[in-house]
Amino acid sequence: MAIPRAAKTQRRTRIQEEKEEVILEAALDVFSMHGFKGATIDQIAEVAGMSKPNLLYYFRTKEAMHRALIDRVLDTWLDPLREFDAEGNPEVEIKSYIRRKLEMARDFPRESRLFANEILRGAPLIVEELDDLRKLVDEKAEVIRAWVKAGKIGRCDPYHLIFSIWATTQHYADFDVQVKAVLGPTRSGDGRFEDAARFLEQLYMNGLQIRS
Amino acid sequence: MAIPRAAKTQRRTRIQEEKEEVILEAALDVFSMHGFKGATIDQIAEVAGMSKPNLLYYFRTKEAMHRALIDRVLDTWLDPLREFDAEGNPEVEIKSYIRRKLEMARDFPRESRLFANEILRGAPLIVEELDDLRKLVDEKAEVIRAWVKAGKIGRCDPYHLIFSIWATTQHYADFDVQVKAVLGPTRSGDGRFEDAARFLEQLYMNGLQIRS
DNA sequence: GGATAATTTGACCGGTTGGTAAACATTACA
DNA sequence: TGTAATGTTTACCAACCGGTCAAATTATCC
Repeated sequence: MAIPRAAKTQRRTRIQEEKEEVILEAALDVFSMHGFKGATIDQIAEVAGMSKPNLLYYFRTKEAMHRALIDRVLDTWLDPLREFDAEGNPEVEIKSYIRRKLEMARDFPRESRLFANEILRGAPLIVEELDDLRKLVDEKAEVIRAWVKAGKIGRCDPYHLIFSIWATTQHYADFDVQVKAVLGPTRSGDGRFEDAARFLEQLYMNGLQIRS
Repeated sequence: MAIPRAAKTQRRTRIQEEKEEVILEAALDVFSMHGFKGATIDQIAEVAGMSKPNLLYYFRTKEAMHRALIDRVLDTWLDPLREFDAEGNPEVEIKSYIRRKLEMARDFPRESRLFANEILRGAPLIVEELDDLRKLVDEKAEVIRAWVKAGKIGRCDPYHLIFSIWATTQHYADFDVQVKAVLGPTRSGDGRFEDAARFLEQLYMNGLQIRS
């Protein structure tokens, strides 16, 4: 009897929902740590607590797993930027953007590393998504430019402003080991995110000449 | 006839010097792009223009190549921070630190990515080096703290200041594809490093309340 | 030029890895 | 409850990959 692949069926079973969830969770663990090529299906299977062929019943190839993960992650990854509101005032908007990005670095470091891995590799399979990203950033850059023109913040290049916020916040997820190694066991507890938030808010408020 | 491994001989031949150079150059290409596990000896051999056993004549294992690369890169990678001078004044020191780090991101992006790959993977084989790093950063953090106490720069956490400079500058090497994708082909020429430098200098001068 | 050491390569090996085949087990549903 | 669809596993394969071996080639030095 021909066995219909889970991926092909139109309706998704309860079991499919559950197992795909478990698999993606395990895959996130392994992919974010070892990168695409470094990760093995066996590893993912072990973390997921099921056999390798069983994984391949839900995702036909290793690449399909990776793709599914990337799609899911990218979607939520840009949410903080989407919320960046033109109507709001710069102080609140920028502060809360930094906060949200730092929270994501703290709460979803694996997602951040998965993304970083992908970009490091030259982003072979997210070219279209990068195009969406460009449009979104263009849009938000306009907002920032408007703030500059209105004299609400100092003159600055909006693109490099956004880059710098991405870099400084994601740094705490992607370079976690380095940060911990430098801060030492004493200062690298959960408090380091508070310290980072305080520093960055101050840096950007003064740096962009935003009066609080 | 027992063939002495190149790595074992005390004296290094002219050929050894040359070939090891060619190999490390190729290895940097491949490792920085695909990560340690993603890179294959065959790939490196092809880029280096020699046969796989020939590579393994100079470096006994893939890991030996990687180790040699890391050692070489790490040494020069921290030079800009070492030059950070306590005697100098904050404006000059911080500005030129940013400049140097940006230049390295521009001129040695592969080295930056190699390092990023290593950290992302949990820095399995540079634990000792991370300890040296910590000492160096501790030292420089003292310098910054002294500047703060002397009222030369605004109050701030010196560690997170250093992290933020690392993050913002290395971002242009590690996330190059993303930066290019966002800026588009028009604005992503060589000029983007000048734009970045201008933005960052302004951000840090104002952000740290350094009067120019 | 010849002996010796250094260098290079084609053929090969064992282990790993992505993926498959097919039998077996379980669930959904009439 | 029976049965067809769905889910799971064991055994396996072919390709790949890190590394070895021995033979061939080239450089070095007297």
